[in-house]
Amino acid sequence: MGEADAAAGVPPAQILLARDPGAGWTLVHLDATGAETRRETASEPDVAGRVAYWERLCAPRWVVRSLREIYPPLLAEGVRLRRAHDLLLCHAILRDTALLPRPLTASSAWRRVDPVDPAPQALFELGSTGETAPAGADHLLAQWGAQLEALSRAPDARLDLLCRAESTGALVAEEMTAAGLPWDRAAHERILEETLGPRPVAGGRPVRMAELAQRVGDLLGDPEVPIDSPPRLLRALHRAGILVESTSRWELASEEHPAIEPLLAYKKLARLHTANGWTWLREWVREGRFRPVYLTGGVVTGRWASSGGGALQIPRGLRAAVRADEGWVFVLADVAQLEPRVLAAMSQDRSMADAAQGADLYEGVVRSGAVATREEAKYAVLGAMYGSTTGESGRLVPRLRKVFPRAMALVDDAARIGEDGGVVSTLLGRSSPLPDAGWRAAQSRASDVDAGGADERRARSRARDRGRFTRNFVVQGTAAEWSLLWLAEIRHRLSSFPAAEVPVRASGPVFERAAHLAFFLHDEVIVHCPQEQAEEAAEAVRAAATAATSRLFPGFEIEVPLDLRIAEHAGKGP
DNA sequence: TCGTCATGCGCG
DNA sequence: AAAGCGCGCATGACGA
Repeated sequence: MGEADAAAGVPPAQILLARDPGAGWTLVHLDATGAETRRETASEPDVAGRVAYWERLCAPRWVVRSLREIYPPLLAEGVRLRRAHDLLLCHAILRDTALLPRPLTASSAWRRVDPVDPAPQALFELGSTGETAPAGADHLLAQWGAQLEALSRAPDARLDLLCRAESTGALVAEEMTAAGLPWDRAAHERILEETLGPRPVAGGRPVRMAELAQRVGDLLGDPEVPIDSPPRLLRALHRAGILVESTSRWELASEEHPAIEPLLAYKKLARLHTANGWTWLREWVREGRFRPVYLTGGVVTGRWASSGGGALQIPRGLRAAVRADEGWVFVLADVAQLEPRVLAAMSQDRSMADAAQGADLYEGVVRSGAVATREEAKYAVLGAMYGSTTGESGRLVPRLRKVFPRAMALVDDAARIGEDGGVVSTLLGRSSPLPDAGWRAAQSRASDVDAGGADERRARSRARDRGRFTRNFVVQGTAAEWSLLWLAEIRHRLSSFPAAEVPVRASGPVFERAAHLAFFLHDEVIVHCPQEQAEEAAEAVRAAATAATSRLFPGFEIEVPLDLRIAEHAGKGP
C-alpha cells in the first residue's frame, strides 16, 4: 500500500482503530454515513506509520476504545491526531444521560475503572490503565454503532457537541502529558531552601521545621511534643490548656496561646516538605518537565481529575518554579468567576448576566442592589451554588432570589430533584449518577412505620447532602463543558502556528516545538510558546474563550472575561 | 506487616 | 471546625 490508497476511492471520513485479540491492529475505514468501506491490518511496529499516513492524507475521525490507552505511544512516535472519538468516555456520557428517553445500553465491558498504576505505559501495552479490555474491531464497531444510534435519537446537537468536546479533551490531555509542564529544578530548590533551610541529609527534618518544633515544645512545656500526629498533638494541646476539638488550622487560629503561631508556621512548612519537597522533585520532575497524568472524565461532573504528583494541587507559592524554556514564554490565562457566569447564562437570567458585565462579577452583584459589599456578594453567590443554609452565607442567599430569580430557580430546582433522589443534567447533557444503595436504604428506613426520629434525621440529612451535590453538579458540570470547549478551541487555533525555528529539545514530541498547551486546571490554562508568538497565542486564547461562550450559549449575551498575562514563569511576581 | 480509614491541607 | 461543592495525596491510627 502507499500513495495508491488515495486513488483507490473516497478517503475515509472515520477510521476505527482496534487492537486485535492477537498481536496486531485493525483499521476499519468508514464513510461519512458510518458504512464500512475497507479494512486493513497492521502489525505492532507498523501501526503508528499507518495512522500517520491516513492522518496526513485525510485527517479522519479516529474511533478508538480509549485515547488514554492508544494515544501516548502514538505521540511518542511523533504522530498527532486531529480528531477522535473516545468510546470509553462517550459510553459513560451516553449511558447516563437524561437527555435521551432511552439512553445507550450499559455494557460492563465499557465500564471505566480508575487506574491503579499511574506508571508510564509501555509502547501499546495493555493493562496499565486498569481498564477492562473488550477485544477486536467488531466489538468496537458494535459499540460505535450503538453510540451513533443513541446520538441520532437526541433531540438536538448538544450531546454530539459534548461527545466531541470530551474526545478532544482527551487528545489535549495526552498531548499535555507528553509535552509536560516546564519545571525549573533550581528555582524549586531555591524556594525550598529559602523556606525550609538546606536540604536535610539522610531524610531528617529540615532545620527551619526542627526549630519551630522545638519552640512549640518549649512553649507547651512538652519538649517531645508529637507534632506530626494529630491525635497525640491534640492530647498534648489539651494538657497545655488549649481546649480545641481538632488540630486543624482554622480552629487553632482562634486560640490565644503563644505556641499557636509557631505551630501553624510548622504545619505550613511541613505541608510544603511532605507534599512538594525534595522527594517530590526527584520523583516527578524529569528533564525539566513535570508530567501530570490527566484523568479526563475522572470526576462525575465532567471535571478532570489527575493522578500522580498532585498535579491539580500545585501550591501557588511554588508556581514560580514553572519556567518557560529559553526563548519561550507562557501565556497564562484564567477565567474570573467562571461558575456564576455559567449559571447566569445557562439559566438565561438576564439580570445576573448584566451583573456579570465587567471583570468582577461580585462588584456587579453589589451594583444590582442585592447586597452591600463585595465580600457579601461573594459569600452569597458561593452559598447559592454550594447550598449554604447557615451562617453568613446562608443568611445572604435569599437576597439573591429576589434579584436573580431565574438563576436561583435553576439551582434550587436541581437541589430539590437531588433531595428527591432524581437525576439532574448539565447544559450539554451530562447527567448526575443515581443515588447509591445506602442512600436509598436510608430513605426507605425513614419511611417505615416503626422508623425512629434518628432514622428520619439521618435520612433528611443524607437527602440534603445529595441536594447540595446536584445543586452544584449542574453549575460545576456546565462550567467544565465551557472549559472543554475553550481547550478544544485553543488547541485548534494553536495547531496552525508554525514550528519554532530552533527545536527546544530535538528529541521532544513534534508539537512541543510549536506553541502548545502545557497545563490546564478547571478554569485556567498555560500555553507554552516561542517568545515571538506570544501576542498571537494570547489572542488565540482570548478568541477561543469567545468561541466557547457562543458555542455553549448561542444567542445569549454573557461576558466571560479572562485574566491573561504573558510571562516567563507562572509565579505571581516579576 | 499489610490494607483500610480518618485527618488535614493543597487546588479549583 | 470553616459555612457550602468537587478533587489528590501524605500521614498516622487501627484492625487483621
